[in-house]
Amino acid sequence: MDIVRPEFVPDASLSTAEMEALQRDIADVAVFSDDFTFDPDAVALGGPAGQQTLGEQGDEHAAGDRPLVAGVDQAFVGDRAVSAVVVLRGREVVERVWAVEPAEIPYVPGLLSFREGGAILSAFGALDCEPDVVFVDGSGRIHYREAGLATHIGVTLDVPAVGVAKNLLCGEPTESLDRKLPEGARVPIEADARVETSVASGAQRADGDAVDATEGTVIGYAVQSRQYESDSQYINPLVVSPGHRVSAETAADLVLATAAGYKLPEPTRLADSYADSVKGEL
DNA sequence: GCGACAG
DNA sequence: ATCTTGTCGC
Repeated sequence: MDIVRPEFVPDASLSTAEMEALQRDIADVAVFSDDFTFDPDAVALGGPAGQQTLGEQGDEHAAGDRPLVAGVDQAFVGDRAVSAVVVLRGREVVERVWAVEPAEIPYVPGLLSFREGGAILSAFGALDCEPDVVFVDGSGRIHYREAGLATHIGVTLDVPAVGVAKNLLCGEPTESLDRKLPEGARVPIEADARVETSVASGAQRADGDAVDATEGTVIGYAVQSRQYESDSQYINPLVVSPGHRVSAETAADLVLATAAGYKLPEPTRLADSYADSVKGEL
């Protein structure tokens, strides 16, 4: 698939200030509400893997109109990033591609896309199909400048994108996450003082300066995609946020719809293992 | 100086 | 993310 906004392609040679400025520009054009044509209810995986019969891939939907969901994840080999993309239609793998690019800068919280973005865009460049939505490992709107990895990738490719992270970068859950939440549960994550709201979506003062995040805005959800039966142990929730052209609610819906008995949604889980196997062959 | 922060 | 054995509990 093609890059739609080349001016946003991450450039690791920029200064920190320039990277942050680029992220603010990205946040200004990012869309954190539903803006897509596929049917989100048609994303749900069908029954148990391998138990589908022809003409019965999921309920009520012909194979042709089922949305394509892509997952992307990275593995590292020394200072090189391997990015792998896996595209699913229901449970069926439609396409897989990978790419390797040098990781030019170290990991810096808040600037992840400048480390991993190049490899991710190279991988998507090798992809023949056009996914309806992509799951990116990391944050989207849950970010200091509302422009996490999922937002950066989504806006640059202009594709609906969802951020799926294992840990919270910033923002405040409306209730404690240190307790056992039931499978399927979701807890809102609200913007706190660490989140700058973009001028486009936030308030502005009389002097024209952007005002800090409308604190309390729901910028994502902690999503319990899987949970143990027993009460002695529990699984931590995922942290899901809009990347681009998807609302926080729909982002959470999509992740739950593609969970298949594991903590990570299938597209992400398969991309993760694919990246690992590619890494092993290098 | 201290705290805190995806992958 | 990555380095890594065993180990506790499904």
